[in-house]
Amino acid sequence: MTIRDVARLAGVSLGTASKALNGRGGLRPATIERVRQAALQLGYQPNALARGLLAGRSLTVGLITTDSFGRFSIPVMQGAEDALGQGRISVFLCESRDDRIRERHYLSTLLERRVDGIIVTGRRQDPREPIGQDLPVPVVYAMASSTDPADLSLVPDDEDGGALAVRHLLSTGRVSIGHVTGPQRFTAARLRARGAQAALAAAGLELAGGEPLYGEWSEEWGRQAADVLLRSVPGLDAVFCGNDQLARGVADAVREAGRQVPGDVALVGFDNWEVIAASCRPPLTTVDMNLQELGRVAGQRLLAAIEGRPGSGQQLLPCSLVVRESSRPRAWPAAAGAGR
Amino acid sequence: MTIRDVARLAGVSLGTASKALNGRGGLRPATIERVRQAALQLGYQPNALARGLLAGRSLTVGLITTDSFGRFSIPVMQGAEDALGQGRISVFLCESRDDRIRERHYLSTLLERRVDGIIVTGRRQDPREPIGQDLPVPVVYAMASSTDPADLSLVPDDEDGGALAVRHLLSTGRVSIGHVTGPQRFTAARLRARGAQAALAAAGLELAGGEPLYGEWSEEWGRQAADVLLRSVPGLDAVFCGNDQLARGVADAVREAGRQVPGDVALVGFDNWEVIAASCRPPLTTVDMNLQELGRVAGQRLLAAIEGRPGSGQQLLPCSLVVRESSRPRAWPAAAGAGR
DNA sequence: GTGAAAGCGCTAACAG
DNA sequence: CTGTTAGCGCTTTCAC
Repeated sequence: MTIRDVARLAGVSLGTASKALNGRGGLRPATIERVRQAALQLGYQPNALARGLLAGRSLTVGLITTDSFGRFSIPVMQGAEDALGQGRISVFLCESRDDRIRERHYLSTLLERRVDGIIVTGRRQDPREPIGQDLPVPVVYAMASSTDPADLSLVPDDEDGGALAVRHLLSTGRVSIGHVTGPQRFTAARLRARGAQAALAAAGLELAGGEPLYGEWSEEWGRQAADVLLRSVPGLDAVFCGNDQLARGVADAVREAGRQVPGDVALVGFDNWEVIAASCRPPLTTVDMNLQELGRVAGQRLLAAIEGRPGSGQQLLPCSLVVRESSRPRAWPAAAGAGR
Repeated sequence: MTIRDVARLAGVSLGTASKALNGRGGLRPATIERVRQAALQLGYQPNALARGLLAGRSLTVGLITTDSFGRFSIPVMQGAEDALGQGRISVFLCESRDDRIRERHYLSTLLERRVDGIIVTGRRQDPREPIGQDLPVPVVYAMASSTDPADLSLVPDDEDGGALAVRHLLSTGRVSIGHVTGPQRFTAARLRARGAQAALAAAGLELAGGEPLYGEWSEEWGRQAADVLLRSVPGLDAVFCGNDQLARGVADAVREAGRQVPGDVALVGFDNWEVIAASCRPPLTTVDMNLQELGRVAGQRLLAAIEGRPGSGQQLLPCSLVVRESSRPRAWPAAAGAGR
């Protein structure tokens, strides 16, 4: 099933068939229609390999990810597809399992397949070694960043996300706000904390307890840290958490300590991981990194680079706040059916 | 950068270079080495498009999924890659967002790209319309199944999974076992329930409460259903849940009702969704669908089909049990540090 | 307006 | 042993 068969059936030459199907060259409408019909009748599908070979473009990109759960890379990929799919570009997904050998293998496979570009994505945004040197195709790092400043890296603006969370809590009248987060070695943890502290400072306040409580990204640590805060900060009326799991842990511990969320203590998480945030009691207000939008931008930037307009440096993309029950202002009437 | 350049640098003809790099035809070792060196020096990478065009095989497969979270499709893809990657096959990932239009679009794009085969995967295993008729390449449904019995569908053996869970509970001495699960319209929910009931019947028992409690796949329903069970079944000593979120809900409700898990009530979930099961209090015993293995089998079956040995019908793959705290036999000493 | 021919990069068949 | 040639399916000049 090639264009030759279509041409034969339509009674035209191979070249004419090509022109008819691609709308090039001035053909008689009748001819075009005849070829179209023939193609339809045969169920003709152009061979993208042959096309790519000739064009030197495969209309294909590679997505290399180290995020084995897909928690971050899937939304990024969806966004990228939105941007790329318009141009009918397909995506090779390569999950490197945090293994440099495997990653290199994927890279060379992608290059052999003549992808037009590569998006590198991950689970954390801490700068990582560039995926390769002097590659023949452009690379964009999304929800990951390269140590090479000549590379283009797109990451969420964690610092602003932290500020967003705290400003929201302040706006609902909270004044004694603690911060529970993950390991300090994570850039994201430090940035979120810094943003939170900056927002507090702007209001003439400090973090309840003085310092962020760095620990693990787990519910367990959320519970422990909540106990610490409740014990050491008598007037505690809010906690901003470095991710949603922590926030769930905090919510449970607060409730089990006999205090109300959000009545006594308001809560804001980070990530907007639906399955966690929505089933938290009460449903969790949280910062959304807009990963899909980030992916979309990555796709656009990659397209631009492919077309000869490369970018570079680290670019921050805005986070946004998703407000749910856990940060309802105290003044509000209790909503029916919230919690148990 | 083509094989022509390599040949020129090595001072041989194009054909010779090809043979040297592919180890075909009896060439003098010295020649082979010379060509190898030249290729290395130039950083030559064969053009997979040209190869595929000639060979009629692209060494590429498509993975069409309706699982937007990647919860099920990512493990399946990892497994498939294991099976396919050995043959250096790459995977186009297409996320159809449950949209038939989009799916059809992806299908035709994949066919244009001359993929050698397609894996269809999803979020649920209820039979779905075949992805297309008389496709030129083999298709395998994995964690999804086709209504056409001529198609090959691979799904977890949910019924056996349910039985596994209940037999485990029975083996730890539980005798009054309730079942909380998702909507009855889900095949998976019905099968898991049936397996559980069969295992109970084999022991001369019945489900506590008589019937499975069908509802939603949410923690909220888990909590509600637990309350119902606790109230209506005085001697309740175990609950098998249709997924891990339900089990978490049940765990919370049981604890909040003043009973111990697993001391008073043992719990088994389904899915082994780490983020849920591991942060449950206590950590959750659960049925694992071995999705990665399922993906591996899908990859193997697809390879077989590509090589002319197609399969058909629905094949069930075994589930396994991951034992954690929530089903610890009552006789055991309490483990230190478990729960709060 | 349409057809014929060249060539994208590669492999395989056939000469030498 | 190595070189030459044809052709995978397609688009794109350039003739007619």
